[in-house]
Amino acid sequence: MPRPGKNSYSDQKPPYSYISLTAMAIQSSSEKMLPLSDIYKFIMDRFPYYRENTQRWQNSLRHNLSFNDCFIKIPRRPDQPGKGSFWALHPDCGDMFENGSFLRRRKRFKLLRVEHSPCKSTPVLHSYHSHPHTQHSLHQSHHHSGKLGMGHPEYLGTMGRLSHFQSYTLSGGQSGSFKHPFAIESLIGRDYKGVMASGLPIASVMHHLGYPVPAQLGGMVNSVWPHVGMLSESVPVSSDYPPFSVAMKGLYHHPGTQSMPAVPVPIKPTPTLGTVPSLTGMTQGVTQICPRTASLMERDGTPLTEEKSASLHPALLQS
DNA sequence: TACTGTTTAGCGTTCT
DNA sequence: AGAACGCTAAACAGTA
Repeated sequence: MPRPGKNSYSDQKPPYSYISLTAMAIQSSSEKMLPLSDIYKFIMDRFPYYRENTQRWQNSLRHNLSFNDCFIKIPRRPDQPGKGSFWALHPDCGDMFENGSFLRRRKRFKLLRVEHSPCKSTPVLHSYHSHPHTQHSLHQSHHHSGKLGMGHPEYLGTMGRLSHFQSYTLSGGQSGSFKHPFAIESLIGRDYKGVMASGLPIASVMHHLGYPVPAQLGGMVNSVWPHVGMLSESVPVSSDYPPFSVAMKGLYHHPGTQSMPAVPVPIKPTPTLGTVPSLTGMTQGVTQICPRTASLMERDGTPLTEEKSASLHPALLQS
């Protein structure tokens, strides 16, 4: 192992999984979503290692995007020409790297799904006309099992039978009464007034998708998430890895509630990273879209009406 | 045609 | 030991 130092990692494989890297890229964007090509670009810009063998790692990355439920696909609007969709992080995947390792997740983020059909489709961020409060996760229990898309009749059918506004649940023994720390009711319950589940700058996404953004929402987002956009700033931390300044963890972290090392600790022995404090909580507090609001966003670009806006959770709109 | 997205498969590593 | 996770390869379909 080369001695950690200036540029010593420049062409070494970064100690981050593709999921981490993708999450970084998405997080780095002001809109919290990126097309595939921009994810590639982000990774190649910051990690010279990935400027080679592009076919190999890009294939892997695409596989990860499709396979992992923590990534959701956001279709382009008709007036947004371009290839492919936007990719964002799932509303409830902010806790994947709880142990601080960005090489291996503490637990895999999985949606709960009914397993019947081998077909799979990535959850797409648009309404499928289910009850707006019933967007839900269905269990999926096997690594390579089939999945049902949100648009699948069985998926919807199951959703329809679910109780009113249950939070997303994580599989792996945490379903049931488990409340994800970034679930909206958890946040509201802890007096995170105005903070969305995991904090996606929803006004930003809504704006991006071409929906009118309620002034209260925009203002709330700006005031609650002053760090939004920080990622694009270049804060010199290490010459080995570029910084990703997301201060989200700090917003949620309370002493004694979670243990998160100040510096990410790769499970696999890797050279000392030096100090990469800005990585702390990068994927922990990944900013997400509120499922409730996601369901309001129609695939066909139907404007978000005032009624729809008003039906957003009151906690999100109160000034 | 190149890119994007999905799926399957196999293997290695790490965790429980 | 088995499960879970991560990486890679590859085939294939859809699309700009």
